[in-house]
Amino acid sequence: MHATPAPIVSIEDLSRYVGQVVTLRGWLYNKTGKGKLAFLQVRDGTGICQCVVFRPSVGDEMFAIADKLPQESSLTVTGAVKADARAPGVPGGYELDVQSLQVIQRAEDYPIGPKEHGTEFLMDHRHLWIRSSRQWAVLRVRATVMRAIRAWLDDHGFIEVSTPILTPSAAEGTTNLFEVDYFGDKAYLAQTGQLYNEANIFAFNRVYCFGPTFRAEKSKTRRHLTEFWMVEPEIAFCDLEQLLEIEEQFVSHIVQTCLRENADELRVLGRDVSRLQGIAPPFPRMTYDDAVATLQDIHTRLKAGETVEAHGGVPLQGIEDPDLLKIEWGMDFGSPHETALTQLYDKPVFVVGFPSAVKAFYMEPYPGRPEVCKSADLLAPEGYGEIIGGSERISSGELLEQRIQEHGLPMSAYKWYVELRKYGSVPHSGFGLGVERTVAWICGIEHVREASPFPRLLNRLYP
RNA sequence: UCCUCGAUAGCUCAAUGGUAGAGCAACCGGCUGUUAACCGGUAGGUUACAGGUUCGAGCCCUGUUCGAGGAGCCA
Repeated sequence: MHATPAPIVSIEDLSRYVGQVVTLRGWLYNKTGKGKLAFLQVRDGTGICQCVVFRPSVGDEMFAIADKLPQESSLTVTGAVKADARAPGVPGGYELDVQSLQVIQRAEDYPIGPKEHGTEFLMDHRHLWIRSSRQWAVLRVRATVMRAIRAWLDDHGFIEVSTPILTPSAAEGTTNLFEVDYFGDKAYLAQTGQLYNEANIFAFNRVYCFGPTFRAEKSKTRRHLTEFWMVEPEIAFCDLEQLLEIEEQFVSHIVQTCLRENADELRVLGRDVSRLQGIAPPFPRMTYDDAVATLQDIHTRLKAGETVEAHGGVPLQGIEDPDLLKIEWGMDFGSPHETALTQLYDKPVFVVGFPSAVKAFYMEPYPGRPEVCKSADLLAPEGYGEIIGGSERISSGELLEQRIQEHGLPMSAYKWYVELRKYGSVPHSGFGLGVERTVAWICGIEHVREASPFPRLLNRLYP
């Protein structure tokens, strides 16, 4: 009679198999040992489990194999699941009392050790770095964010309608677009799906597009990628006030879903989840006018050598040079301005009503105050910057044509877009949320490059 | 494009202008509860590249390349 083979299980499910003999398939993440004991940390993609190899239990030969196995070797390991508070791992608390193990491939000279490494080295080895527990955790959170985005929109009457990535020349400056050859013509990688979204709402009402967007900007900061993912909902019969309510519900749902489903990942990242638990509607709203006045006040006080208190009474952080906060009405915010403003609140903050001159041509002006438009940026807390840009769109065909002319844009390229206002125009609004910045904020990581599996940056196209 | 900083062992970093070193990783040995284990040992170098100053340069000077952080840019 043959013994029943041990079931192959995932590390995330180990708690259901305490006392049973199971098989894990995975890779050796790290190991340590003490004489006749070898502690193998095995990861299988769903978690990390400590597998304890005891020489008298497995015999000298198998023990020697386990004891000499290099990091990232692939293996299957069979043993009894034991609950033990000492067991490290993700989720941890359970370990395997090894009865046998089989090496699938010995990995020689794995370059990423359990020590510190520099950014360039890690980015050159991004294809391997994603195996490390912190990167693994971030990308698991990213997957949750993307799932939460779709789930909330799908549950609130939106349908996903894809917009093109290859687009004709449309905007005035093509310097920030990636140009591609399109059978002898020039085409550009999309930096937004919004204009197409506006066509789609007249067919489907609430829509969203969700995919990669491309910006050929020579930005070298912790907040910029040249390829990033953006979700852009667009809503018919919706004004700016209604839009902000949708945005705060949407963002809160994303954050709360991550807290609920990624507690282990956020623990691996050492994230202070108390900074996220209170993320719920309503978010504070601040007009652009007030924001400028606030920034001018902060600038004056910092120049006078005063300490400016941020939320929670702690001093304002990260302002190297107070003069970077200089601003006058009419100027767009730079990142130092956003950094200062967001520290005043413990939630994301809306800045509403930017000058029309610094925003896109299609934003609806305020009645009686045409120099200001119905636009709102949502700035994430803790200095993570703008995660949403949104606005109510111009619904009048005449005004839209006027704006296109004022911006020196080619009317022919926008013929179809203006035509949308001819056949049943309605008030409508929409916004775009950047996935990587949102993930970086939720995870509490320094740089958006870690929020993308294979990030593309100014000087980074490999691997 | 601009500003600041950096490049030394596979990795992370030290080294008054005077013999290039440590920790980790690798390899050998020891240990029955390790958590980035610990202890002992071995091996590991065109100091990014090119030129210059000097009796002598990892160190000082000039240029180049690459990288990091920030600014600008980011309808």
